[in-house]
Amino acid sequence: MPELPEVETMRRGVAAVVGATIVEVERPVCHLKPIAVTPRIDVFRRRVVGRRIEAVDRVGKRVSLRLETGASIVFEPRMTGLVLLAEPPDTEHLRLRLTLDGSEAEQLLFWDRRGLGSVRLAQPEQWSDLYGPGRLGPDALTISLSQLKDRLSQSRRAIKVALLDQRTVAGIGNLYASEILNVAEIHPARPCSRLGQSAWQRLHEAVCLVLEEAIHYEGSTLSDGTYRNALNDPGGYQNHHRVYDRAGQPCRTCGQGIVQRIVQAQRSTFYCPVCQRR
DNA sequence: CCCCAGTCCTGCGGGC
DNA sequence: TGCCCGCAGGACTGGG
Repeated sequence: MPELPEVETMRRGVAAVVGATIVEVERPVCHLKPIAVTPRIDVFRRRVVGRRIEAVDRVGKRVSLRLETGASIVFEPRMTGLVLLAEPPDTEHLRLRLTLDGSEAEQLLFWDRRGLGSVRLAQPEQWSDLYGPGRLGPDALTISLSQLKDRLSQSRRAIKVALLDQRTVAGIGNLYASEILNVAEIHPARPCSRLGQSAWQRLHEAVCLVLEEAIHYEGSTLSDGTYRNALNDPGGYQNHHRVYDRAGQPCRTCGQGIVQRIVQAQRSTFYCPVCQRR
């Protein structure tokens, strides 16, 4: 579930470790199937122990720690992963611990209930293949209207499905795609090629507005309670969702329509039939 | 190019 | 009450 707003909130919380040195890397005892760590943990450890953290960045839906060597530790939370400085929600799903020296935080943890997430030490020469333009489009927070339109307007895919493609624009996932299209008043099944100029403008504005609003509220913690910021506090944006997970309830944009749930590309889409016309 | 189904994985909630 | 099944969906892959 962590999408751009949640990962950006994690990044901000974890930024306190800039300047710290990694003194130990360990996989805590965990009886679940281990998550993917690349390269092998002993190689990983040898390459990062003793190194200083120069920067904490967000790369789409990933958090990256740039080391003094130029390599980066990239945390990919996928559905249920968390990057934490505080105590984790529980210890049985704790997947990786970096012990630190020289920062207020003594450790940085990767916790993941479902274990679909991963941790990778990426070398500079691998960066482009892993996170370059072939894999990730412009970041959703800073993409321009013309970039957004140029990348999508020829496509006959449904706009909701296209927004989920990280090669088109990076950072939008299933939850925020529904929210963005509701604010933009665009039907999620509308083919990209059938959007007019004003729709592109509304879409671009809605991308920025919804994501910034969600960052302001520190992301969405859904009913399963999984998502937490770096200090293990829940987000607040779930209380402001206009349509997501609100099927049968009134649309918060127009107050008239009843939110509908449909399935697109095997994923739930929520929309308002009154303000999002086909 | 695009689409779809399957894969990974765990926990939760609905139905019987 | 307890068990099974379906579902949640991010990234990726293989087949059409």
